[in-house]
Amino acid sequence: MKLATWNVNSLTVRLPQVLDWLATNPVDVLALQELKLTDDKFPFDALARAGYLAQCFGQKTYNGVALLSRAPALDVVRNIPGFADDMARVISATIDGVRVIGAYFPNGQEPGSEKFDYKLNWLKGLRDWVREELKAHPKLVLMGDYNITFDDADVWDPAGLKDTIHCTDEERYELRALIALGLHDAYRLFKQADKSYSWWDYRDFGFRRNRGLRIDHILISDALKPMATACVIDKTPRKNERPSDHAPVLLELL
DNA sequence: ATGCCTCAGCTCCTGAGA
Repeated sequence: MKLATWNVNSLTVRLPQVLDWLATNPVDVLALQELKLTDDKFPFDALARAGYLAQCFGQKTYNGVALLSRAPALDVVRNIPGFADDMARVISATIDGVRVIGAYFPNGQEPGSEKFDYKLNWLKGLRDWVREELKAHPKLVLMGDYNITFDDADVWDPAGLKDTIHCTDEERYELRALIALGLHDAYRLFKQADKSYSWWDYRDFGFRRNRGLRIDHILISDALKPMATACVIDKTPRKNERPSDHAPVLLELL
């Protein structure tokens, strides 16, 4: 079974690239973030022609997430039960016996800001919910755009970006607290090249200079850990004309 | 350097992203 996550930064703009990518990488599940479109504009037909069913949770202008799958998605849930939120950030479903959660974590903008407080509250809400989900679904994947780096290895300039957004102790504490529920950073289960990132700023030739962050993650539960055989970041789409600023992350399970 | 790109929208500037 192959799963992937990709923040596409507008599905309207990126749909051709998503279809190309799926043709080359026929994963079983693809979680998308930052659709930036409403459900009525979601390209169900084009994806169906490519062999994918889709569950979407759209929103105008910002946010919006979806789960694409070859097999039917069961027990679909939108956002975090028990956490009131007017933004479309989370969609989950059971696919091929695996509970899959696709999420677009809040950006947080700047430490100390209102948006930062919202991010920390959101993270707490997610954690309280995922704790219960894990009890009900031992085989669980939580993947998406986390907007948090684990540590310096995920940051192109750790000294210069110390304590800035995505790199603060508060955010990293919440990420470790998620891990402590019984999850694993699938990417670090395998040998990876140094300076591996999943996002590069559009500005200042960020990608060309590999000035990036690893903020897109796939966390897998204890029960799935022994089944993981590979986890990679695919930088290929970042080389496209008009790319998303994020690259897809792929997980292979036995 | 409160900028640099990119995207959406009550679109020719602004807010947000990260």
